[in-house]
Amino acid sequence: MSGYDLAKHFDETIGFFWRATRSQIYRELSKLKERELISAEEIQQRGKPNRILYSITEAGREALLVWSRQPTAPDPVKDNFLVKLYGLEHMDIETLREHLVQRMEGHRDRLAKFRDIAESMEPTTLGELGRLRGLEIGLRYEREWAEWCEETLESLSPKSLAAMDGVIDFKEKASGGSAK
Amino acid sequence: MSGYDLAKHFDETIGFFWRATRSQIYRELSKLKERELISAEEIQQRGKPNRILYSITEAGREALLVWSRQPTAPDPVKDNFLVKLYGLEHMDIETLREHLVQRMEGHRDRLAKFRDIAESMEPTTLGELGRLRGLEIGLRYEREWAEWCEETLESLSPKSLAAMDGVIDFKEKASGGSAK
DNA sequence: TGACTATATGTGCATTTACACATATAAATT
DNA sequence: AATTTATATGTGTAAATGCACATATAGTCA
Repeated sequence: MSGYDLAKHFDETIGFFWRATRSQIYRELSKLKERELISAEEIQQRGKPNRILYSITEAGREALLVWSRQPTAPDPVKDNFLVKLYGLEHMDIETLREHLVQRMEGHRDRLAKFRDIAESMEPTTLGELGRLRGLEIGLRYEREWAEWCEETLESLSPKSLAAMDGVIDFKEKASGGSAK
Repeated sequence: MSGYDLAKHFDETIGFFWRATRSQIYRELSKLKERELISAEEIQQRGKPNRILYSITEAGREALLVWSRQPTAPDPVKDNFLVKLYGLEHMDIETLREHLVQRMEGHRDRLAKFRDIAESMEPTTLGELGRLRGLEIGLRYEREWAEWCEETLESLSPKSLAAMDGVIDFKEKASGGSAK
């Protein structure tokens, strides 16, 4: 593929678990070329810059295999939203509830999308099997987040919070009202 | 807290969803101080460098509240392991199975740990409620990954793979044996 | 007609983050 | 007695990553 094609491919498929911008992809391709893990073929075009088609080399294939034998630590989760929860007493609860609703909807949308794709898959090769397994963890991820958002919204509902000690809801805080 | 304390705190508690090294924390503290979102107090010590105790300022508290009103996009997942699955036909399946077992064990350990902590919590304040909700998503995350590893191991078992078209298992590949 | 989108490459710059190193001492462990 | 761990601060440097910009043309849509 060309760098341009790769960028599109990232957005459409593996974007669920790996992102890359165009600038990054072009730079990576240069580096891989230099290390001779990929080869390049320039294709003449008019009106636009020439396409540069990259292919994996024998050395590249070998490097892939070697890499696959290296253990991979799970990337640490990094989530702003959880940081907000950690300091919940200093946050604007009202707004957080709105964000939770939006997030829940996003997760539900992606969940539905993943379910559709997964159901249409009938793997017959190793590659297809792997991609289905990848989709499956994405599906689980979205499902759990969506459910968690729902539960958390319930926990942060005015009704639930009313039962909690020393809680001053946002509206009272902002208006300077006399809260117990 | 001091930078040193913060680093320990990160490792012990919020490390589940946010990591930071010491060098990073010290640099961030300098920046926050410059923006007057935190204040510093130096405490004399002998034998070791003086401790620098940081406290949040009124401006810092305000900044937190403003930040909590900003929407936060879920950080994109980035996982080497899923990349390996995506290109499963080019990987060393044998090794991948071993890694899956190790990963499954890691997730199960953390799941048990999170369950213990969650069960001992009885939130009575907003802050505690938020931290319990954070733990809850961590718990779901570990549970799903552990289950997924188990399922995936089953999918990649020699028995399952035998039913698949055009699959040459690693041992045959490495020994150059005549596999159809 | 004018603006936007798609095609296709890339550079420049800033931020985030990690790893290694520098410094100094006391206590705990082997 | 020697080594490691804990305490406590930081710098230097590199890699990964994202955003904005530069360049050039053809087609699409309002």
